[in-house]
Amino acid sequence: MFGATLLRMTFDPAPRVSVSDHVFGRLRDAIVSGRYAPDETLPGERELAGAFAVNRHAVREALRRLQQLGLVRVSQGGATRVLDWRVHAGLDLALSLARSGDVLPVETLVRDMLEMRACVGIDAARLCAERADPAVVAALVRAAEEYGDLAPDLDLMNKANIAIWRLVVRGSGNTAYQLAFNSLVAGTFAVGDVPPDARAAELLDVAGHRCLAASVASGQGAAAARHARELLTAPVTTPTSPTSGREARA
Amino acid sequence: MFGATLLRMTFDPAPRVSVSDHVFGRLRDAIVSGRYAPDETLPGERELAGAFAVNRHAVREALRRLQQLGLVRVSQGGATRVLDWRVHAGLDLALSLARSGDVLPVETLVRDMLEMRACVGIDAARLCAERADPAVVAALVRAAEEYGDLAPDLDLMNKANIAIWRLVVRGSGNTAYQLAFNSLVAGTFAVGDVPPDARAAELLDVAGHRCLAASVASGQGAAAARHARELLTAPVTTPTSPTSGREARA
DNA sequence: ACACATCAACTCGTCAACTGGTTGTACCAG
DNA sequence: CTGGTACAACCAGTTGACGAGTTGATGTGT
Repeated sequence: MFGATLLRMTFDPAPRVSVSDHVFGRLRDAIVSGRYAPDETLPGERELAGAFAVNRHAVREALRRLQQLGLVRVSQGGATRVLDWRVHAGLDLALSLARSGDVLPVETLVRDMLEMRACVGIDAARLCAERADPAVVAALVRAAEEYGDLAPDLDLMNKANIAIWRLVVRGSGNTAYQLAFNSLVAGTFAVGDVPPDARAAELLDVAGHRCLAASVASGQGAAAARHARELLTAPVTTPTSPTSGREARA
Repeated sequence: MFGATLLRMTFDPAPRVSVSDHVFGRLRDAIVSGRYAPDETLPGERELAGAFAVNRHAVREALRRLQQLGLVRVSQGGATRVLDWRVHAGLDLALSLARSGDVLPVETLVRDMLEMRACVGIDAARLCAERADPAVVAALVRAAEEYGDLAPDLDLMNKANIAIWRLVVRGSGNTAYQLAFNSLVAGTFAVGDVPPDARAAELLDVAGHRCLAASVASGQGAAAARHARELLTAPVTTPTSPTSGREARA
């Protein structure tokens, strides 16, 4: 353990970013930050390659990724146009945004992702309780029971918490929820440590997770949704302004 | 209208798929369908290039996109390993899945996306009503008023409907909701026409959309959420099997 | 003066062959 | 069994070239 701490504190994991990753990140930030307005034409591949001092193929790989992300639209013969990411980009952009922030206020992004986590988690808990797969439910109950054993270590609890919610989302049988959950988890991981205090309160609520699992196991969707709401809305309502309604808990 | 129908029925939208797109789609389907199990090693780039009879760069571009989608993890020197897309893939995969279905039951995927649309839309309506930007609210009210003018044409109404909800999501001020909404819209568009009847009932409910806009304009989050729920939950509860619990509505 | 076909100069799309850095494995001396 | 080396396989990146498509200007006929 001493060695691990020493290593983690002393040495970086090596800044090994590939060339195309570099180009991709720069262009993404430039587009999202608005330095390239929507409908504007990006420089040609050769020009970009010259500007970044890299090969054209590296630029092409970066452009392909930007295209898949919904940030640009390349067309053979024509110029590559910048798209409005607020309209064409998918949820995966959030991860990419969080990973190298600065371009968007990180606090707001984290709040948004926590809000979405609550929204999806609550409904997933309800669905999981209703159309439950026995195996998943059993795994969920077991995970919830073993959850308290990690009591003091917030890092471990966070991992276990993600595992629990992953089971819930899987149990919901909704692929879209599952994929969105992955995006959110990756995003919050990329952004580093989110609001520590509020999340800590949520993570340490071992009883709440047990109640959630029990509700799911007994097939009571409404109760599962209620418990999920109590767990998930705390981090989003506590640190932010008191605008969001507290009516649901009354 | 005759010409449009003729064109749509007669000619394909041009099978202009680039080589890298082809490789990408094939590999994606192979991975998602399970022909490549998680943790399995994909063939090398040269081997794949040989198998597809294309250049290695085309394979590289495809692999880059797969990596960004969270389907594989390539590492220099080592082999490219297949990841479990249920764990590592983001919501954008849903679009990619819907675009070339067959690999996953389309009905289920559509149901899932409609469910998620309802879940996100309801909360977005609530947030939009609470933290409203006057300009967006004004645009929303205007859009809702002009919505009924397109009464008979379901295609136009669908477009206008998307515009309305886009305003709602934008008004919510939640970037994650916005991005997820984009993913869902693109996915439902890609899958072609989703359950026509249920969606038609929703689309033709002009009064419901006006009520939603009015609730948002008056800043009543709960009412906006209720109207959004009435609009969005109809398509998901009506056409599916009666397995989903009806307790919540009782 | 206007409409239209033609063409040249871009752009992206694809390909071939090459060099270099990284990983994993097999092998061998101690 | 340990530690080091040698080698093969792989990914990463580069160079150079050609084909395919788009765009805008040019020239021509009406």
